[in-house]
Amino acid sequence: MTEETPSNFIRDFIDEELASGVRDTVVTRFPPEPNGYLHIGHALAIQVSHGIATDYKGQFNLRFDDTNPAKEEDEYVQAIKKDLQWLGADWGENLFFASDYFDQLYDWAVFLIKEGLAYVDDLTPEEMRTYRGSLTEAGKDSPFRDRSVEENLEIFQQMRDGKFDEGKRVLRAKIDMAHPNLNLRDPVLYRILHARHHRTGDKWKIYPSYDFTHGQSDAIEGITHSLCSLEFESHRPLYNWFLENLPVPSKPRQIEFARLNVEYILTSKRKLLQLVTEGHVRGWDDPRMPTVSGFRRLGYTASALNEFCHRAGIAKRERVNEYSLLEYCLRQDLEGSAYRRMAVLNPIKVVIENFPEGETEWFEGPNHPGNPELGTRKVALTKEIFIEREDFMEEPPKKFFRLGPGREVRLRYTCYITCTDFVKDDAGNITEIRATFDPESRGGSTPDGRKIKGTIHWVSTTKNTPLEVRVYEPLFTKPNPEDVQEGQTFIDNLNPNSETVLTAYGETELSKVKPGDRFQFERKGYFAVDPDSNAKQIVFNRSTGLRDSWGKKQAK
RNA sequence: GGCCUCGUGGUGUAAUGGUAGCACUAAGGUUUCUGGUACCUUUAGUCGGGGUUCGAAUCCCUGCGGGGCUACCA
Repeated sequence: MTEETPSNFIRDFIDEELASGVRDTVVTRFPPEPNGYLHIGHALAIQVSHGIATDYKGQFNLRFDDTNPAKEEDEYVQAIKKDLQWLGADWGENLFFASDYFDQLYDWAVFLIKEGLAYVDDLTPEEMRTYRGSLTEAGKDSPFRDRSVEENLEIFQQMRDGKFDEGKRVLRAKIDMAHPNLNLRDPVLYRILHARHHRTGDKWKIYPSYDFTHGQSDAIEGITHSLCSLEFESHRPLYNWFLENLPVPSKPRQIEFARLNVEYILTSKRKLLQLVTEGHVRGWDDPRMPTVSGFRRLGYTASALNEFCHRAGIAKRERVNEYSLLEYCLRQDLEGSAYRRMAVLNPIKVVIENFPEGETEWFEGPNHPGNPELGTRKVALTKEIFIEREDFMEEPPKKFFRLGPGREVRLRYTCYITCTDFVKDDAGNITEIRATFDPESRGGSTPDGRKIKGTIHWVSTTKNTPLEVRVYEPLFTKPNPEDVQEGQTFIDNLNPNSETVLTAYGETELSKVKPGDRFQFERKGYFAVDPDSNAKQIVFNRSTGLRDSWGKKQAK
């Protein structure tokens, strides 16, 4: 589906470098911090970096940016690897951790100290903030800025040895406290952290900052193009400063592009974590979560997600994609392959008066209307069946092609029935519909060739598979979940109806499914079997509805 | 008040000084044992103002608008 690759500014840049001989290979990387699950924005970043490496016959590395032990866990490492594999981004042998480079990074910090380009600062975080100045005012030098190389070396060694409490001292680069780019106002290189690291354990008492780690890690791995999001644009001068002032083995180039935003979707790891810890969702892989694992559980295919990223493309400006594109990509992918099944989600009983009591007649329906090679399955018709409540109206309007008093419809794959009567309870709710079927119409058509406008799906009340169906709507009520009034947070925009659990009935064939299986429930949408399913209860998630031009017309 | 960066139909994205194209969405139609799919049609765009040029979405100036930057997070 992703046949042609449109040009973009990153590929153009690479083409130029390759053409001019500045480089002759392409090596990219995806550098997640293992502090949460991957979301759809990461899926784009992965596709861009992995796709470029593949197209230029280069190399793609997976590198965990694990420089902050306070937030990182192995659970996340495992989940991230699984998601990358599922998305089809193969890193082969090239799995790395920034923590693999801690020794090298430390040596380079010492190198900078010896060059007079780094110093230990005793300022408190609050003092540092004050000294840094503001967006419009220059900062001023720390009183510790001119420590001797020997003193710096000695204290830095003591920091490493764990002689100080957390937060007492930092190592800073000596650049320019008046620089208009605040990132160059003597950024922090190392801070004291007495946390246990998920890989290096208690070996280190000091940890390098992102800025001091990223570019050098890229250089160590021979990354040629370090692709990242726009927010790092103002870090690029610092990224380059380290590459210029350190004896690094290669000179990677950082290129930024805009992150992927989608209506009704939040992609802040911090906020996603909050949704999980506060119990607003079933977990990181809740079908409503914008995580890769959430989409997977909802029933999205990797190719649908990749196609979405491909169509969203990349740009240098912030943009918000419409949710409908996401749904389109899924339907597009599933339409040709998903087996068709019938399930009634909101049942009402129909009694077929002239159908023999206690008997079952089996009819055959194709698994896919456009592809006979996918075979057929049998569906059971009995005297009593369920149809959707919304497929019957007591007083139907003109263009209503479904069931109503005296009206005739086709039961999918089976026969025609005509409504003869209906029963109401004391409250006025319709509880039962009565109908007769035309024996001549078996197989779905009659000798007289009369046209039937409406075909509805149905399920036997006795020969069926009970289902729990979870119908999902967007997690938030607003296209921009962060659009809140004073004093509110994104939590206030949570959609109270984002999950509706239904007791439904599916055709008998659905008794054999396993988690991950996907089907189209005819006229209702695409559904996937949830991992919560067990021998007693089959659970389906609605991945997306079908396009519904009738429903849309009704809404007007 | 500073620095960086970006403005193309409703949305997303192409056009690299030479016919503003594609997709999604929306509206309408044809086909149909899914009000689905498929197919067809329509609406709709270069942020404003100057300039350079035979010719500007593209280059220059200026205005306006959006985003980012003031963590011992990444």
